[in-house]
Amino acid sequence: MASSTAAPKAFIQQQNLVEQVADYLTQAIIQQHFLPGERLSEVQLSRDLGVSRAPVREAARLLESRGLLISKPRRGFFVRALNAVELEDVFDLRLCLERHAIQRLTERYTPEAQHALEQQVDALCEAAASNDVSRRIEEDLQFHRLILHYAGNERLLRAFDDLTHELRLCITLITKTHEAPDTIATSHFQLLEALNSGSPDVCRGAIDYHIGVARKFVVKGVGETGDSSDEESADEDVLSR
Amino acid sequence: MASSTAAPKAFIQQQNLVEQVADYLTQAIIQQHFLPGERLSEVQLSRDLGVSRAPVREAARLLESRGLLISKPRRGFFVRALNAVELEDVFDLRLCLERHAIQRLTERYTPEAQHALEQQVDALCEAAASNDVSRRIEEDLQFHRLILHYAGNERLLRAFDDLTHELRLCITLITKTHEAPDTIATSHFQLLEALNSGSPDVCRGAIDYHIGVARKFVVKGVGETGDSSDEESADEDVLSR
DNA sequence: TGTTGTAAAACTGTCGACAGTCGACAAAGC
DNA sequence: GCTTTGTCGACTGTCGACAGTTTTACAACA
Repeated sequence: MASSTAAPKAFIQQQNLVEQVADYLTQAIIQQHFLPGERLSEVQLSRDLGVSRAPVREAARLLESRGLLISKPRRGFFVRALNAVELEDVFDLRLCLERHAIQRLTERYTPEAQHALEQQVDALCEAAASNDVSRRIEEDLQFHRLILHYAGNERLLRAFDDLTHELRLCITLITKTHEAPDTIATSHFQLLEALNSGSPDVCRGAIDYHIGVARKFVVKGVGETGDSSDEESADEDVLSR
Repeated sequence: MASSTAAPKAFIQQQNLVEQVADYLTQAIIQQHFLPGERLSEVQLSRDLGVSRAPVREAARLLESRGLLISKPRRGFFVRALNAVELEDVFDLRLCLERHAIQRLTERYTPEAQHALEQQVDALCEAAASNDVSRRIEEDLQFHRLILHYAGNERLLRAFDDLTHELRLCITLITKTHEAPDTIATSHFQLLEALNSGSPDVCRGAIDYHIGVARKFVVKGVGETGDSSDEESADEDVLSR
């Protein structure tokens, strides 16, 4: 869907408007058609999408719960702008979840799981070889999602999915920086090997390293692009600095 | 709600129907005025509460994102019914989050945090001595929330808060079972001692034990009351079963 | 008596409209 | 010139209504 910012008119025709609007907004935010901190006008959106304001509002609330939007009473919805601290927090939580997941996975590592993960690494390598950055990101996330999935805790997976939305938000901020395909490959093969070893300690070390690299990569990227929260200060950041 | 984050709360918060409806629904669900699996009629609710359907729908979506309600297209919203497996998952995720939090807390344990936690244990003991079960639960949750809070990761805290909603859902299911006040006290003092020791390993052991006890307690309770998920349908979970 | 088809009822998804509120801008006061 | 106050426009919060769908009630039939 190469909808430019121009006129997405008649974009939406089927039912389930809320979800479609949510998808549209998600894509638009990730692809930076809406910039961080920008305000979304309900009226404008509903006009552009050809729907009424009700589904737009409900979709916006959905995205708010996913951390993509922030609502200010009587002011409307704003695209969330992650600052450096929040970014660190996201990666810290990701580490928390994935550590736990891979720990559980060692206890129930089936051939099926192994096969699925290996296949996913293949898909990831293929995507990395191509130039489709967003596809690479998705395959990468999907690999990690599989780890969470086979960890056998639905709620844990949901927490990861919730986090993933924010992860996309900051990952795509720095799509310019590009990892080498072979780096990506080896990086994930190491995780597979760790799982095959069956050792929880090895797995933990591997995931710590893996996420640590990703974190540095993204944090550095954001530092370069310099989001620098334009918003005035005094948000609800507790006792920071 | 305890202050904790010390937000400069607005003086007048009369408006915002959505939040009020959400609070009402949350309380009603927790107090089992609506039973698990029961369907909520938007029209009926809006009539009862004297508001239109729009804020009711938005509030319901909010609760859906919190895991208290489940929406089925063209069918409406239903009160979530946790089965035994989901309950185990909730406690497993809780363990995951609190382990990580207490680990972080050992690295930044300030006198302020210590003081706050000690005060909260006092409040908890006081609540336990009284007969107000729901207050005891809230003080207990608040103690754990403080651990997450002082762990210094806002996103981690949010994940915990999200989980807490579901936690309340199942905890209040078994309010009949009643822990002895002294048990509660010692159980939490142990956590304080572990934190004072400064040893991550000791803390981890303490939190593992603590949550393990709570888990057994609740799971046993649910087993007794026997929620017995009536629903049994194929969801769209990825390639699981 | 049990089953099936049909029609009414109830409900959700969506829409357009109205009223109160917020921010911007201009005019008035120091 | 800078601050304060009043007005205007735009927007959100909320409402009642309509259309399509699902559920339920009921009657006809085997």
